[in-house]
Order: sequence, then C-alpha cells, then structure tokens
Amino acid sequence: MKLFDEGHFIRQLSIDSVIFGYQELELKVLVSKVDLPHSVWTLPGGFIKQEESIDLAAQRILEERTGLTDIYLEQYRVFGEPTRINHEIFEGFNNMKAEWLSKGILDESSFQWLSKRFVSIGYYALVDINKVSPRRGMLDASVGWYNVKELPKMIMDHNEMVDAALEALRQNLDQKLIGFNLLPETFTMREVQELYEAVYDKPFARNNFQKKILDLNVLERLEKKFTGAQNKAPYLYRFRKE
Amino acid sequence: MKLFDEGHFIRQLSIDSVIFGYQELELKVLVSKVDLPHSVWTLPGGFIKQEESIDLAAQRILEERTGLTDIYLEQYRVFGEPTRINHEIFEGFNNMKAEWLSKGILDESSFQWLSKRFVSIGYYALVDINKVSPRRGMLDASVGWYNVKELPKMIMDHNEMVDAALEALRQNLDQKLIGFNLLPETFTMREVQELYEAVYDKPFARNNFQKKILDLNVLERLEKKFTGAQNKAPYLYRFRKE
DNA sequence: TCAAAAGTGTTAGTAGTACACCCATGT
DNA sequence: ACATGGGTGTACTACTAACACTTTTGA
Repeated sequence: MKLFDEGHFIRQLSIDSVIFGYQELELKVLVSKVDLPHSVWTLPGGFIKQEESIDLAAQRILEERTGLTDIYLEQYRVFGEPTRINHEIFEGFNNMKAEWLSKGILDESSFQWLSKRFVSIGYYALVDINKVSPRRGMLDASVGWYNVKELPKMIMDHNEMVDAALEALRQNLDQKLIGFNLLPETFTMREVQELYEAVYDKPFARNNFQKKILDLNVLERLEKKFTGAQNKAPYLYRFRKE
Repeated sequence: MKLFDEGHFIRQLSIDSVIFGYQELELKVLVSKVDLPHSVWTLPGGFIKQEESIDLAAQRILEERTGLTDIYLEQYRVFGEPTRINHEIFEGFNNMKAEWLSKGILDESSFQWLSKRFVSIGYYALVDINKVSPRRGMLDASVGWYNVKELPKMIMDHNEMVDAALEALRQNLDQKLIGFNLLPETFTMREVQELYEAVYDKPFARNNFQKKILDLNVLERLEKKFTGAQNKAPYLYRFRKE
C-alpha cells in the first residue's frame, strides 16, 4: 500500500497538532502510542495534500483523530531544525519493514518518504473533551489524554512542541477569549476559573476573577444550576459568539 | 545552470521575509523588482537547504539581500493556500524560457521546480536602514525601500504578508523591546517616539512616552546632542543589551 | 529677549488587587 | 441554625492619560 503518495502530498512538510482538552481540573493533551514493536509516543500529525490549504489539512487531521469538525485551531510556530528526522519511528519501521512490505502495509517508496528530514507546522487545537471520541491513526496502537504536566517522553521535539503550544495558548487565552472552546456549552463561573487555573498553573482570586470575566461582556447568564449541594446555586453561563 | 537544485533544497517550501527599516519618519519595507520582461514586485525570499534549519535559511537569505549578519529576525506565520502558485513569475519565466535555456541561465528542472504550489514561512526582520546596502537577488532588476503605507502591488499574497508582519510587529514592539533594532546605535528620545508613531501610525504624548520608555530600564543616557537648533539639546541614548 | 523643543512634575482617571460581607442552599 | 460555597461591594494600589510648568539652546 502506498501510504504516503508522493504525488498527493507535499514532501518533507508535516503538520503536528497539540490538541488540548480540559477535564477534572486538568489541562490535557491527546497523544498517540505507536508500537514498532517497542512503544513510542507522538503528537497527532499528518501531511498536506497538493491541492489543500495548510489550515484545511490541519482540520482534516484533527477530524480524523477526534471526529469533530469546527474545531478551534491556531497555527503557532514552525519547527524546522535539520535534525528533525524521525529516527524513532523510522528505525521502528525498518524493524517491521520486511513484514510490512510482504503484507503490503507499506511500500518501498513510503519508507523513502519517511526517511527524510521534515519541517513541521505546529497547530494547537482546543476541544470540548466530552465531545471527542479519540480515534487511532493508521499506525497507532492507542490514543489517550495525558495531563499536560505529566506527558510521556515523545519522539523528536514533540515535547518541546507542547511547551511552545502551551506558551502560545497562555498568550492568547485572555486576548482572544478562546478558553470557552475547552468547556461544554454551559458552565459555571467556578468552572471557568478552574480552567484558567489549570492553564496558567496558578490560583486566581474568586471575586476578582468573576468581575474580570463578566466585564468582558461575552457571557450570557442562564438559569441557576442546582446540584443538590448545600450552598447557593451558581448560575450557568453560555459563551456569546459574534 | 541548475538554479534550484532539487537535491539541495526542500521542494515546495519557501521563506519570504518582510525586512523593515526606518528612515525619515517612515517605516519602510525592502522590495525587489523583477523584469520578466514586464515588471513584478516581490518580497525577498528563498529556499531551505536540506541540511539547514529554517532560521538559518532565513538569516542566509537576509544576509544575501542586506549584507548584514546578526539581524533581528522573527518567524510570524506560515502562508499555505493551495493557490500559492507563482503565476506572475512563472509565466514571465516562460516568456524567457527559450532564451534562458539557450544561455544556460536556467535549466528545465528549475522551471519544473518553480511551477509547483509553495508553502511559505513568513519572517520579518528589523534592520538599521543606514547599515544596509541592498543587494539584488539573482533575478532582480532592482531592490528598494518602500513606505509600508505605499507599497507597490506585489505578486501572490506578498502584500498580505506585509500586513500580517506589521500586525505581528505591533504586537511585539512593546513586549519584546525590539524597536531599537530599527534605530542607529545612539538616538534621541524624540527619534524613538517618532519610530513608534510610524509603526503604530498614531501619535503618542511626548512626556508620557518618555516616562514609559525610561521606566523600561533598558536605555542608558549618554551625552547631549547639540544640533545647532535653538532649543534645549536632547540627550542621546543607547540600548542596553544583556 | 524670544521661540522652539526638551525635561520634569502634578493631578485625575482607570484598572487591578485585597479584603469584607451578605445570600442562597440543603442538612 | 449552620456550614458551604456563590455573588457582590468597598477600599487600596498601581498604572496610564492629561495637563502644566520650567529649562536649555541659539538667533
């Protein structure tokens, strides 16, 4: 099988995505595990079709992994060291080469394709983790959410990619009001605050945080949310788009 | 002549640079003119060698055009629409094809190479315009500085690239204290202010501006500058690096 | 002595931070 | 009634914006 068709994709150029989700007070990142046969961890990635814009390529790759369309997505940096050759994956592939060639999983040209140095465009995505049912990539053994503070050692510079993406996210969270992409449709003010605390890894003062967020004038207040707890019921809010 | 060697460079990937300079109260951009034989205008650009990092490639391209090493350089966005095919240049090349092939200026594979869609990594650079002696690229008829507000219509999305670069520059000027790269070694406070006014295209209050810049604690005050004008002589300042 | 522009100071307004208080909720 | 957590108000601080005044320079 021609997994990577030279005619269809741009050579030596890839997209790698840091997909952020939020759950149980933790900021999480979607990471794939590939068995070759020893395990390596990677960010979801892919390649750019000849007739496809890079933004659409990133969307397509995201949809393949999350099942979601309409994902918040931002290009944040290009990683282009000449040492970006995927030794871990490629050597793993070489172990399986004879088997995969005979089984027709990969053909010779695909091995050639993957042996080169790659320039990778980094995107980060923000998703409502509850809406995602992670799907394995073609070669993945599994995919899973990892706390951004406890990521496995990934291939190449993928850990550095997450660091840079988190940095970019922190820069933009306040200015572009994108944090709500990580939350469900409706949420309480406490949940917003806990999200911010997870992203910035530091506490915020409750009352001032509420004032700051409400002063943004981007939330509409809905009905109260009665949880059964013996305290005042918090309001639900919804992000007002336009 | 093999102008674009497929073995040496990464295919379908380019770098385009917005080189900012500052002179006579105007923010300027370095633009090349190419005669094919009708004239088209382009940003300085180039390609990435197989064994070269993208940052070094950008530096090399900048050095080729400005003669300067040690330029402030920042990667700000990737432009990756599938329509980024260089029709203007390529059709111009086709006009000259027979002549150039016979003269050995370009070979057939170079035409092939240039006919593809390109993904371009956008960098912007800040230079002391007095230190630059612009050099023509291999195919350029001329290079010159243009006021950022009065740029010629350039090929493809190059005008949009400048807009995005200016946007990024405005974002970073304050935070990263990079504006001094556009000024000579020493300068007066008025010159800093005029630079800021050129970049943001709006006036600043003189006294508050001075206070703000001095409070950054990045300038050292030198001797006064006597210009012969019948007014108080302003101090010279120097940017303190460390 | 005067105009021009540089330097500095003073006040008002605004945004952010810290602290305090009251209110709704279910046991 | 009471603990718990939610909502709001007030005072303090820091930063910015607006205005005013003084100083230096050379004609």
